[in-house]
Amino acid sequence: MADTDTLELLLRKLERHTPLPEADRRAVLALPAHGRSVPPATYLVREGEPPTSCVVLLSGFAFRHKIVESGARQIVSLHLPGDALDFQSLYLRYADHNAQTLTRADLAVVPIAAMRELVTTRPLVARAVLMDLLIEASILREWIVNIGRRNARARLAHLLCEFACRMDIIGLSEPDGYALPMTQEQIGDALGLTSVHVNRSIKALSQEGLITRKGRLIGFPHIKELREVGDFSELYLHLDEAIG
Amino acid sequence: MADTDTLELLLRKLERHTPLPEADRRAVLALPAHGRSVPPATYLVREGEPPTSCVVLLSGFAFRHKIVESGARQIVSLHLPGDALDFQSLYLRYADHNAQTLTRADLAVVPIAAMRELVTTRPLVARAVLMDLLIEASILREWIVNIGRRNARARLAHLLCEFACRMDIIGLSEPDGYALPMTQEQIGDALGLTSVHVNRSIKALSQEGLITRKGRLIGFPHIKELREVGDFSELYLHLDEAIG
DNA sequence: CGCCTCTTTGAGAAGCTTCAATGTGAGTGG
DNA sequence: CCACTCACATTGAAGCTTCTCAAAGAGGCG
Repeated sequence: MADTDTLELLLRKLERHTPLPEADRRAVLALPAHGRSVPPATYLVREGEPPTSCVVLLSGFAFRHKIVESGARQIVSLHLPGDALDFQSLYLRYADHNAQTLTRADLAVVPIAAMRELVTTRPLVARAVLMDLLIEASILREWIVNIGRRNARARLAHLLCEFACRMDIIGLSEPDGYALPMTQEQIGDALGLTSVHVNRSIKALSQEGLITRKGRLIGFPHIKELREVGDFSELYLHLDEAIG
Repeated sequence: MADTDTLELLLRKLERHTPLPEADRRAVLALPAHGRSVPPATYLVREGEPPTSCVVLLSGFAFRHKIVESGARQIVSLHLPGDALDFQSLYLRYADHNAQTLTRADLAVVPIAAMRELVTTRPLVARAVLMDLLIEASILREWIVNIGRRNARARLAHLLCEFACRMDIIGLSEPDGYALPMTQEQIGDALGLTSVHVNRSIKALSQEGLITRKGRLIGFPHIKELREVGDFSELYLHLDEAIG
């Protein structure tokens, strides 16, 4: 994996909402990143530790999570290729959560100092980072709503719809669905449910004909109905919001 | 309420983690804000509408929430005096949630354009805003964990501890506790519970001697035990993190 | 004093969890 | 190439937390 073109993906993400001037684009691409390939379940951030670098997911999937006193785990966010995992740690002294890969992944690792410098000297890049954070916060809010006020069936449908949308944005969705890179236990940890109940909820959706399954490949024959079941509206993803 | 000194509180918040140079401080205080006093339950932001201004809470309490299809409400965050409610809307075209006052409140209303200008031209202010957003995101993550993986008793204890900490930071906590500015229904909406079950959980904590109550005044005779019950650690609030 | 909102309590039902066991498929070494 | 293994998925039964519905008590404000 070449070190330079790895950052193309980061640039694409930052420019999702407004293009950057040429000088800023060059500055982003000139970040001193190095590539790294890691296996599934690799820790990228550990709760309580000082952050050392900004990680950008080039391929593969990742998630953030926290462990409660009882030992239970709650997944608090999912990350797709192109996501920058650690704007979080740009200005905070200690990580407040863990981050781990879900699958094998290729990473671009940028030293924090370089990222700070970039953000400090280039207001438009700072703005793009800020927008990214605002959208991430919006997704966190929707997850609170999902877990707090929807039943298992709706939660699951909502998660599937969100993932479909996000895969679509980055061009990773197949015409008929996608491969969800999570075990049922991980899905449960993301939804505040047990894996057993996730299994039953999947079965229910499947029997209703709302989803189809071949291994981890999930199809959506009636996406409209599924969105209704999940009370899903993609407004919170702020997909097409170029700013004035 | 004088228009100029209203912004002192915002400045104090921005400077919580690192002091700003004199020029930046003056720029913040020179924001074209106007004061406004509103009654409880006043809407400050409505989901789906374009944001019009940045609101800073000078006194009183507020919350953000979303309504699901069934009509249930989920509160996704609480806000105390000094909180800026609308960095969220700085760069997003549509609000993805509602914001409403909990109590009577005094607000400083800053036009979005002025706030954008400030953030664009002053990197250190931008950094302070970014830090504020990072901490808010951290709180959102902890709420997901709280709702997803703790039982009613622990959730309630956690909320009470968080509120205690945050009141403390801004100097609003009495030696023996505080007045929680929420009805039991609102507490339920914040915790993903029903008001009935909140009532029973409060009663339980009270009978165990972990909290005392006089109306809405809540006391904490055994704060250490309460923190254990709520699995509470204030790390996620990033209280004392000056940055290098 | 009376009204209105908020709190409190009870009883039954529902949803989700827990525990435990069995089924399944992909990868591995003999 | 097959048996073995290991992680993951699936199923059943029982129990517990939380919800729902409903009604009665309490407190503050005009």
